[in-house]
Amino acid sequence: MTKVSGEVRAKEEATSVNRREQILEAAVVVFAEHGYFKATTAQVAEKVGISQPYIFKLFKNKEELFVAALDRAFERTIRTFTDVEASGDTLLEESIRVYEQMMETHPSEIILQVQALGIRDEAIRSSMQAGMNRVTQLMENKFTAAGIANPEVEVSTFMANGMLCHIAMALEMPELKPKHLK
Amino acid sequence: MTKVSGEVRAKEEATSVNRREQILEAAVVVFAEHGYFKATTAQVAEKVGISQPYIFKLFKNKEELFVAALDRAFERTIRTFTDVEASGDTLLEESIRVYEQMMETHPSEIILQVQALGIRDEAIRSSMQAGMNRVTQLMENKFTAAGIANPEVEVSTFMANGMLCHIAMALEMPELKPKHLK
DNA sequence: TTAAGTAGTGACTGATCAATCACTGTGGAA
DNA sequence: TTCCACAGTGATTGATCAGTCACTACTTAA
Repeated sequence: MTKVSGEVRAKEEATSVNRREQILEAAVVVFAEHGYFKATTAQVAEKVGISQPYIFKLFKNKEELFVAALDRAFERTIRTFTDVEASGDTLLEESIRVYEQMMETHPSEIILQVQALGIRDEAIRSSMQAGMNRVTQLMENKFTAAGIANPEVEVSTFMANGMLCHIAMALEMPELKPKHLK
Repeated sequence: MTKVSGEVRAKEEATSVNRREQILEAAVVVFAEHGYFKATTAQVAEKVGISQPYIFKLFKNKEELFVAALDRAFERTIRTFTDVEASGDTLLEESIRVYEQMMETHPSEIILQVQALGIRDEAIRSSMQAGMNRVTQLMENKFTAAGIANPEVEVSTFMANGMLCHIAMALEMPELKPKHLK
């Protein structure tokens, strides 16, 4: 009856911590695909292979589930940029490289961030603000440490192009992607 | 009973064309404030001072209403930039100026565009794609006509900063606004 | 005066879903 | 052997809303 269409991966010990992780992984994908309001907790549950009510044993409500998924996306973003080791004259291009890599390996998490831009919900907006702040701060620290001139301006431009890139992806408009100078 | 809180303006002749306009004006604000899915057609109706069912006499459904509101936002954007007359060395700053002006005078239309970025709905996405394309094309034409070097790159940067600015507004993060070089 | 178009409404419904509740099954520890 | 914590589910519901329907009231033109 139920399609069991896109269920996920192999057996791990069924602790609630694992379940939480599995649910989050599924939630990122489902939310990215359908959007926060159209996505249902039943779709997430089906993807994990559990019942819909069980989600509410591990997350207070749908909003909290989304926020957790969004935080996850930002955590990866932060980790990705943190891991870049490069000197002043390669830091920017290296950062762009790992970012583009992340777009390919984890597109749903990018989409999720774009979704969150438009959602008028206090908890979600707070999480989004925190995420954007963390990324900006991190890059400013890295740019500064690498001795790049005008780090504020450079980071701002980096963020602007990054967001345009996100948008190009969400809208499926590759022609919108930033035209890297040179 | 009903609050009649934010009803709108004075009597015009009650033709359906006027009503359409009034509904769109209200819709832009209501959608911007609550988001596409949380906003209700009843809220839009209340703001106009008509009954909820009447909206469906003038718009096929909620989606069509949103698309019409979004198109309206893009029309103003296009008009705003079209009206800029400036030479090669002032075109960019002048464009930024009118854009910032529009952010102050019509914030809801900016917010609406940000909302639309994340909505997974074919009609809305198409409208969004068309809008972004029109703006990009227009600016490329203007930059080229003004004899600006590397118009593609310049427009891309302009769009990137513009979108970051939109985002800063939607997230209420003024500190995120582009740091204009110089 | 009537007929027809236009502007508009009150009352309702069908569908959807987040969230709750009351429950089952199971593996260990005491 | 019992008891209890943990993992999990089926059934249901309460609220919300887009959209429909059957209707009223006004105006104009023949």
